[in-house]
Amino acid sequence: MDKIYEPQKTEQKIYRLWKKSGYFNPYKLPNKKGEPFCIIMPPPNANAPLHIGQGVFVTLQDIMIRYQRMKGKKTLWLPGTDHAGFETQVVFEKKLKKEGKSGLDMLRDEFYKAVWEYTQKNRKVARKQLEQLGASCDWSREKFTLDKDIQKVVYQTLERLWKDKLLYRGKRIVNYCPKHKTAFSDLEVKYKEEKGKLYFVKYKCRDKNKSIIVATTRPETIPGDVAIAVNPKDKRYKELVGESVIEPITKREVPIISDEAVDIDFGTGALKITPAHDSLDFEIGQRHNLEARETLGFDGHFNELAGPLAGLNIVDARKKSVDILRKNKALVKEEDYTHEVGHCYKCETVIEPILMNQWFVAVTKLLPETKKSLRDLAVDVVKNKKIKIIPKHFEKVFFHWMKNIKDWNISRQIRWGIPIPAYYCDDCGKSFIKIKGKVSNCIYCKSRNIKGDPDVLDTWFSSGQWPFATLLTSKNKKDFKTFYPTDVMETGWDILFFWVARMIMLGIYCTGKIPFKTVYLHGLVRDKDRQKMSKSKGNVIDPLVIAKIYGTDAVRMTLIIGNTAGSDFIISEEKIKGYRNFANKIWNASRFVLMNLEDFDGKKSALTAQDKKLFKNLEIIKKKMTHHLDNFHFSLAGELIYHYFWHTFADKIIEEMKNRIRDDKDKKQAQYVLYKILTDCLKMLHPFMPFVTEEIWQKIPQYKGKMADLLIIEKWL
RNA sequence: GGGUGAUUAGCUCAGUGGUUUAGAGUGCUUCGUUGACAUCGAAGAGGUCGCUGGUUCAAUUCCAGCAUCACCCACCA
Repeated sequence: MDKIYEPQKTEQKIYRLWKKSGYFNPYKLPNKKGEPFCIIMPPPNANAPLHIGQGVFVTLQDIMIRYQRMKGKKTLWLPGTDHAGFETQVVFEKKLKKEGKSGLDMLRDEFYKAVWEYTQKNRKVARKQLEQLGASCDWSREKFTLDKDIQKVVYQTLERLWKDKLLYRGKRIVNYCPKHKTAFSDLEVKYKEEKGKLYFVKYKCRDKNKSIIVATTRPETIPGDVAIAVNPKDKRYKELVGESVIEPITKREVPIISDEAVDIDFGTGALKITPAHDSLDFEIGQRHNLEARETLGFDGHFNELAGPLAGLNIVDARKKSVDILRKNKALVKEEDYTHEVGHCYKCETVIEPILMNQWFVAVTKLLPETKKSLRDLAVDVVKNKKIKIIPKHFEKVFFHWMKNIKDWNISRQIRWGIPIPAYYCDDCGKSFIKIKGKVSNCIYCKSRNIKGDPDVLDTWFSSGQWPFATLLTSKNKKDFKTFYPTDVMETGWDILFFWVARMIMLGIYCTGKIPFKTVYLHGLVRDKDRQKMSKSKGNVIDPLVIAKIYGTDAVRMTLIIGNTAGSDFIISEEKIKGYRNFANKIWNASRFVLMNLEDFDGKKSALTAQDKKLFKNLEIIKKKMTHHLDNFHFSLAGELIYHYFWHTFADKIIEEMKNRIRDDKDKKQAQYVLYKILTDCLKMLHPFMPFVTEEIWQKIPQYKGKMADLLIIEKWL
């Protein structure tokens, strides 16, 4: 054995050894009667290499899988990658731009094909990275969210939602990014504080003596006004309700109405109603049967309905509208005003609430048979503990979000993703979902004047079905029955709503069962300035680069110790060095033991009272380790074994045994003690540091079939 | 506006269902090159566990309030 542990020499070799053994496949494990244990890997996006933060999920899940495998369970860790619709399209467009090209110059099919190839390349990279990190997942079951069979499952769900009337196409106010020219769900909007102005605008009544003053931050939407609303309890305006006023930019007459939703205390207590450009206004408009004047086009420019603002973009239109109001003496005053404005989470462009035809999942609508909504289904299972969220306080966050949830917009005006198998009819204006067979007539009016829907699905709609879609489409027909519901869903807290909540809703809806029993939310790795790692910020650390220098085992320990569920943490190169030293310590302590085991027969010999004490203590450590791992305390478990191995086994026990091993009388005893404690330590360390432990395991003399050929399947303690 | 979390050694963080000297890594100080390891060993310095109250025989830990920071959610135009 070398004097210093060199991970570069062993890691690839060891991974190949594992792969060759077939033990990543649950049905190839020696224990045929083991209980199933399954984790579906959160599929990394197939648009970029993994970063160090993703090393956290790989390590945590691998620890759980390796631990359960050693406990004799039939363990399946199912890997996959996500096509990541919008995200990937953005990344790919950026790449094209660098090459001086643009996706707009490409035909739809051509573009799709190019992105397809791009993602396939990235999938290979991700796979290699996962292997390098030691992920003991079953590659024979690897999946991609765009696999034909997965898409089929997604379409079945869509059809089912359609039949249950939980899916509808409707013209609603949606979050629209004028730059990316697509709508988003509520989650993709990021609110940021922005300084603006609150404009007080006077609307004159027919009868020139009377007027009403309205406060608005968006004077450019005045041509879209169809009413002025006041609260029915507001005494100031009692007389005015029912009157009409002249809107001061395009000079149309609009009524003054009353509606409960208006806040008496804000501004002047009078609200201009622009149903096509604000969600509250849209609601009020619906209640009062008002027209929605769509003055803003999807290109982010105003149209002819906006009168003098026609042709302008939002910023220019705002300036011009203020000018016009000033000229007309309709602008009473301006106030500085800070408020939260929605931005596109990708490009920071201000999100426009705009009226569009989109596909929605009615998450709060009750199903006729159960009288429960998708939301109810999800809330119930968390409430009655069928699904446990770790850390617990995220359950509160979950409930809070679920309470405020609204219909989920699942259509995107992008090109990369799963197409929505829908048609809309030009004659009757209705839409319908149809996944099988040719469609040549409208199902409502029989018109032949129908078009396919050009939109694609929100990527979370397909990944929301991942746990059952992957198992249902597995090559092995038994998989779904055996492994569903899965055991643990391990992911970052940042996608609790995006992903976990949707998996719970869709999982129960589609299969009648929960998709997983435990949700473990890990903390996110941040850089020294506590920023989230992202490619655009340029602060990503490549786990492979760092693993090449210090070894994968060291990187894994760094990512686990000090990382508790739900709270973020910072890593440093110093920390990695510390665990590299630990790997070397394991190596050298083992080297010492092995050097002194040459004439050892593996047999237990009579123990001294002191030895018994050592073993008693070891038993306590083992119990604690098992307890920590069973309770998802990975950091504590890692720290415990680290400390025991280094400061008890290496520093104390080995030092004591050095004397006894030189004394022929005591030699056998000492050998036994060292051998036994070392092998138990290797087992306990293996889920955390699989490479160095397996490498050493391969060098330990085998005593009559008592031990497994590979540590990966050695019995846990 | 609503909510959640954090505040513990110079730094990065654990931990405590309430009870002797509160932990780790890293950093720092002193000593040590006897064949497992200098990616090492031995010894050591370093914390009124954010503030103020309450419950208690006993609180860093439970409760309330406050302060600061971070994050999430939200249709006050």
